[in-house]
Amino acid sequence: MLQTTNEMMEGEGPTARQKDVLDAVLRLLVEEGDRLTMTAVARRASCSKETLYKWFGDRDGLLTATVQWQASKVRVPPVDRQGLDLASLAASLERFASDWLRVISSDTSIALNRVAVVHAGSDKRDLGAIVLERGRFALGRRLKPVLEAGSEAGLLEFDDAETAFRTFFGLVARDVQIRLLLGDRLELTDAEIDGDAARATQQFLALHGAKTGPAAP
Amino acid sequence: MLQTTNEMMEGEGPTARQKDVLDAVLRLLVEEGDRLTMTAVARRASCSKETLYKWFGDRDGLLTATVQWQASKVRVPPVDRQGLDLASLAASLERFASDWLRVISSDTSIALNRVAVVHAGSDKRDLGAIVLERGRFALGRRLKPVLEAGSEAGLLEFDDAETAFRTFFGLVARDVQIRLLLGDRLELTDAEIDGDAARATQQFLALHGAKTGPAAP
DNA sequence: GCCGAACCGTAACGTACGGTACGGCCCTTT
DNA sequence: AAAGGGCCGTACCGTACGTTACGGTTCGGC
Repeated sequence: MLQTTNEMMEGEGPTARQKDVLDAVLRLLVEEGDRLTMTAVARRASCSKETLYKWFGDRDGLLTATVQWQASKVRVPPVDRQGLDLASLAASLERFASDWLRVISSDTSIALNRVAVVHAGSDKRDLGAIVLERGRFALGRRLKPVLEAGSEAGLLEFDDAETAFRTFFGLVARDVQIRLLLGDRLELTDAEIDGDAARATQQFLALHGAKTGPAAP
Repeated sequence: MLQTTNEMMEGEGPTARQKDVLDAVLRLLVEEGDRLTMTAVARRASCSKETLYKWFGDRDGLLTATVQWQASKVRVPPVDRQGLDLASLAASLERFASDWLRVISSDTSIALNRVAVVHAGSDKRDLGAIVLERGRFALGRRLKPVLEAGSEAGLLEFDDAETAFRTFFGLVARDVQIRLLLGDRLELTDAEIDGDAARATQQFLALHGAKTGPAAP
C-alpha cells in the first residue's frame, strides 16, 4: 500500500480548483454515465491524471468527493416556523414537494443516483449511503419538525412522524424516481411539478389533517 | 459484422438448458452484481463461453435474455371480478400491494433493477424499458381494471384511473425501492409487508373510496 | 459402430482503462 | 535570478475482461 498524499480525505472542503474539477465530473457524469473515465475527467477539467490521483486517491475517491460536493450544494431551505395556520402549513408542504420533485428529476440527480446504485451493487455501499443520507434522510429531518409543529398546533394527526413523512414521500414521488432511473423520459414541466406538489399536499392533508368537523355544504 | 447465429433473438422461448443458464445468471447477478463476468457465468452454468455467445450474441444479449426470463416468471395473478363489494375490493388491493412489496424487496428484483439502471445510464435503454414494462407498467395494466370496476360499482371515486393507480403505487412503495437500490438494508418481514399493504390500502380507500355519508359515532 | 452436430473446457487475442512515471512550464519565494 | 514546488500533458505499464478459436467429448441418427 503506497503512502499517497490523498488530500481531500478528512480535510476541510475542496479548494476552488478542486471544485472546478468536481463540477467537471458532474457534467461528465450527466453526459457519459458510469462510462466516465479518468482520462476523460482529466481532459475535461484540464488537469493531469496525476493530480486527480494525488487529490482524490483513486476513482472511487473522486466519485465520492463528487457526490459529496453535489450533496453540499443541494441545501433544503429551512422552514419558517411562525405561520402555524393551515394555509401556511400546506404552503410549506407544497414547497417541499415541488423542491423535491425538481431535485429528483434533475439530470444531475439522476446521474448521481445511477452511480450510487451501481456502487451499492458492489461491495462499497458508500455512495449509496451518502446519497440517501443527504437526500431522502435529510429531507425527512427537515420535514419532520414541520409535521410535528403541525401536530402540536392541532392541524395534523398522526401516530408517528416518520411514518407520516414516508406517506408524504410516497404521495410526492410515486413512480417518478424509479422511472427516471430506469431511463423513462418523463420530462416534467414546472407546471406539472407544481400541480403534482399541490395534489400530493392535498392528499396528505386529507389523510392526516385534523378533523375539523363536517363542513356543511 | 460477423454473421452470428444468435438463437434466442426473436425466437420462441429459451430451451430448458438455456433456462438453466439464465437461472445461473440470475443467481450470479444477486451474488456479484454488475461485476458478473462471462467467464463466471460459463463456470457456474457449466457451459462454454462459446455456447453463451452462440446463444445470446454478446454480454448485453445475455443480460437482456436474463431480464426477460425473470420477467416472464413474475406473473401478476389476475383478479377475480366477481366480488364487487368493498371488502373484496380492499382485499384485492391489499393482495396487490403485498405482492408488489414482496417483488421489489426480493434480492433478484433488486439485482435486476440495478443492472437495468446501469444500462439506462449508457446508451442502451433496453433493460430499463423491459423492467419498467414488465414491472411497473404491467402492474398498472393489471390494477386499472380493478380500480375501474370499483368505480363502476360506486365503491371508488376518481377522475383518472392512471392517476389513481400512481397514488396507490406511491402509498405502497413509498421510499422502499430507492432505499433498497441504494444499498439500505431494509429487511422487510412478511408481517411488516402485510401491515404496510393494509395501511396503504386503507389510505387509498380514504382518498378514493366513495363517500357513503358520515358515519355517526 | 460410424458421422456430424452440438457443446464443454480452456487457451489465446485485443482492447479499454485504472493507475504511475516523467519531462517541461509557470509561479512563488528568497 | 536562481531554486523549487505544484501542476499539465502524455507516454507508459499491468490487468481485467469481452470475445474468439480450437481440441476433445458426448450423443442422436443411420
